[in-house]
Order: sequence, then structure tokens, then C-alpha cells
Amino acid sequence: MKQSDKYAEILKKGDLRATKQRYAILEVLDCNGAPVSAEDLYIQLKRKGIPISLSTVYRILDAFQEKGIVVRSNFPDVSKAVYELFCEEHHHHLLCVDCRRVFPVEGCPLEDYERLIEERLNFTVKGHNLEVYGHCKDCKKKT
Amino acid sequence: MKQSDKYAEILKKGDLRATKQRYAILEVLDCNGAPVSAEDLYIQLKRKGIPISLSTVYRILDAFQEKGIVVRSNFPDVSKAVYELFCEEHHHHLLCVDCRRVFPVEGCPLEDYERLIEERLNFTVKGHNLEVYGHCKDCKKKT
DNA sequence: GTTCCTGCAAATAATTTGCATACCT
DNA sequence: AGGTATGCAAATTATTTGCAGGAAC
Repeated sequence: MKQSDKYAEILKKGDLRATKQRYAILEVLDCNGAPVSAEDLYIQLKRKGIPISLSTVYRILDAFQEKGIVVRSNFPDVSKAVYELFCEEHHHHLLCVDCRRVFPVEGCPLEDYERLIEERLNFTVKGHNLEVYGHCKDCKKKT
Repeated sequence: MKQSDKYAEILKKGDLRATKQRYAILEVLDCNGAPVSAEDLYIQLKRKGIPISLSTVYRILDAFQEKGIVVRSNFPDVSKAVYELFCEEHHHHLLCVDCRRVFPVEGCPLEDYERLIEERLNFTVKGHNLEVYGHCKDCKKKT
């Protein structure tokens, strides 16, 4: 299946019209392994020559998040939201507080914890938001 | 030790002058078990008759965070930051997406995970931010 | 007295909204 | 054609900053 067909399918499933801007956002998110802010996304799109406005970026991300196409989260100490494509293999990120790069980590240690919360506290867990921060390999070297 | 002495000590340790506003913020944070936003804090202070401005609240929270007196975090889907007193017993929160109340949970499941990250990825973990969300006991009943 | 803190108002940053036009189906 | 999406500019919300006066040490 071609990439663009994949995007078309995602949009159809979400009952969203296929537009150039939506395709472009899906493509950029797909290439960026890590979460991106609305503004970064906007800059990347402009750089690629896609005609789009920042408010459209926000509106599309909102729509995507509503349909479960993207996931929004926040890094500690950063006041803007970041977005990434929803991905079957649930995972987390490492944020380097020095270079600010983001590294994905496979897997998630929270399954047991969530089960425990459900049992002990009678709280139905819908999901969680976990960000781990510290110093990456490269930044450690520099010091 | 009196409560106010405790606050005085916290401020002294942080090299911060003892002012009415700082005492009041420590007190409000101490009473709220859960994290609060700057604005909520401001409203609670005003209600108590404390003369303070919103920018002072922000400035104090900033200073406190710098000194490690408070911890700032973000709840998913909420664009404003929340703050709580730093607490020796590291813990997390449950956010009910219905009533928006926040419940503390003792303990943290991430120690092993962090050790694993340090070993496998050569990334020095400084900390993490975890928020779990879902439906609390009471809100489940209502449906 | 000196330095730090606070209040006010204005600035900035992040996000949202109204409305007219343009584009999908 | 009909309804939805987009762009632009203006509105809102969250947070920060400059500066003058006030309080802590």
C-alpha cells in the first residue's frame, strides 16, 4: 500500500475530508518519530512548501486527537503541547534536559501498576502520561 | 515545631526572604493535598484575605520550583501548569476525567524502569512526570 | 541603607474563534 | 450544490517582564 493511501484510509476512518493540509500533517508526524509542537509542525510544513496557517494546524491536530489519530502530551517545564501519531505499540519518551532532544523507549512499565490501582482504589484507568527526563549519552560526554 | 516555623525554615534553606505572600502560598499548598494551578492558588489566597497579585504568585512558584520547594507538572488536556509541595515520599496522582478531582497514590512503579533505561540506553534519569487518568469510584457510580 | 520582593500594567506566548472564501465529495 | 475546511485577523488564556514603590535583613 502506498503511503498516501494509508493516510487516506486514516482520514476516511475518522470521517474527515482528505485535504492537502491533512495529508501533509500526517506525513510530517509520520516522519518525526518524536512528539512535535504545533508550531514546529507549522514551520516544517512551511519549509516543505505546504500552504497552511497555524490555526489550521491547531484545528487539524484537535480533530485528529478527537478521532484518536494523534496523542497530545506535555513535557515538564514546557508550556506548549506536543503531538505524535497514535501508535499501536504503546511507548514512552526520554527528554534530555540539556539538548532537549526526545528519544523513544519501547514498552511501558505501567501495566501492573494500573491493574493495582484498579483493584485497590476502584478507579478505572483510561490511560496515562509519562515523561522521563535526564541527560542523554551525548550530553553526558560533554560535561 | 509550629507550622509557621516550618515554613520559615523552608524559606531560609532556599535563601528566600520571609514574606507574608510566601508563607501564605506555602500554607495553601500544604493544605491542598493535590497539585493546584497558579490561578486557583491566587483565588484561594484572595478568599483568605491575603493581599497578593497573580504575577507574584507566578514569581513565587517559579522561585520555589527553582529551589526544589515545589514541583510543577501538567495534566493531559489541560494547558495550564499545576504545582504542589515537593514531598519526600515520591508519589503520583489519579485524575478523574469526569469530576476532574485528583487523588494521590502512594509509591511509584518506576524505579526498575529507570534503572533499565540507565543501563540499556546510557541515559541518566533525573526524574519523571506521570499522570494516570480515568474514572473515579464516584463517577463510575453515576453512569 | 541596601537589596530583594511585590503590585500594576503592559508585553509575550500559546491557543481558540468568527467570518468570508475555497475546496472536497 | 451542499457542507466542511481553510486563512486571516482578532480574541482569549496562560505566563512573563519592566519599573516604581515597599518591605525584609
